[in-house]
Amino acid sequence: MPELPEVEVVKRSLEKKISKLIIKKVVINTNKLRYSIIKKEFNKIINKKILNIKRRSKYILIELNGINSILVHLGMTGKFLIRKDNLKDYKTSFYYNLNSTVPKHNHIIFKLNNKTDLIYNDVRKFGFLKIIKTIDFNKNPHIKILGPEPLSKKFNKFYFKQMILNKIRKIKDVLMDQKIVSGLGNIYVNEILFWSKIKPNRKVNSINHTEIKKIIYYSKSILIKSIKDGGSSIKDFANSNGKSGKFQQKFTVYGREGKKCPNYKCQTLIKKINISNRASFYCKNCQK
DNA sequence: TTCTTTGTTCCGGA
DNA sequence: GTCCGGAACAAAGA
Repeated sequence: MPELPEVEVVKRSLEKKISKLIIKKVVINTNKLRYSIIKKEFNKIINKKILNIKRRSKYILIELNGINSILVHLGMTGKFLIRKDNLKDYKTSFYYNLNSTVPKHNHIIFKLNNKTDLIYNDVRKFGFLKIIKTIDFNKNPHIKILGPEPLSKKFNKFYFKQMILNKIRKIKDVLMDQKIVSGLGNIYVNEILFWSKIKPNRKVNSINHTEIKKIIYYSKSILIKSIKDGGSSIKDFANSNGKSGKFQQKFTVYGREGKKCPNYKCQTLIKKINISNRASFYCKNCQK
């Protein structure tokens, strides 16, 4: 599922693939994404040129000329595909690929002026696309509540210490709180806490200065590494199979319940617990 | 049929 | 008033 590194990779891919192109037509196959798709809104962006692509947290802004832009959140399973538009007609809600399987869930199709389609595909339909006024981006209700980007200088040990001062919440909840730091999801928080050697259910008032430094350090380094690894999947994106990058194979604890701790000196099995209705994975020997 | 998945919101209790 | 955490919600596949 797309977390910050994947969203950044998608953003960079879109930048390369669709900048300067013009949206000639929008085909709406379903209006039931996370928020209703309003046809009238999408008619406003016809014949508009794609100027550039921005990312804030896990949100993508496709900036157009004129007053409107497209705000996108990929949810759990949202992805963009790019296809030559000569495969099938648009009366069907899907394309047939070369293997004659039937890819489903191509919900919104932007027909571009270079004979390609930009397709928004989303199995779970938890993502959304919204037409917003470009000038209102920072005032948008989704955007204005976001804390600093984890990769920005604002997210540092002084800031984090301040944010957890006099708090008794669990460290995992705090790192997933988008108002405190924006863009860390369940997978990466599990990874960050493994490398920082901190149990996910530790209360933040027990986190010491050294541990804060580790959290900041690993937050940044893991994200940077993942973006780099994900970058190698840009080719996949261009080929439109929509697969995630190979960084997903490198998780140390996430989804590895019952398997051995990645620390080769440790034989402990990875434990799974629930914190705030989210799966948390950790090594009870390595993480204190 | 039930469970899982994520981000967000709502609400009760402390 | 504020904070915390549990529950609910969206959809679909296993």
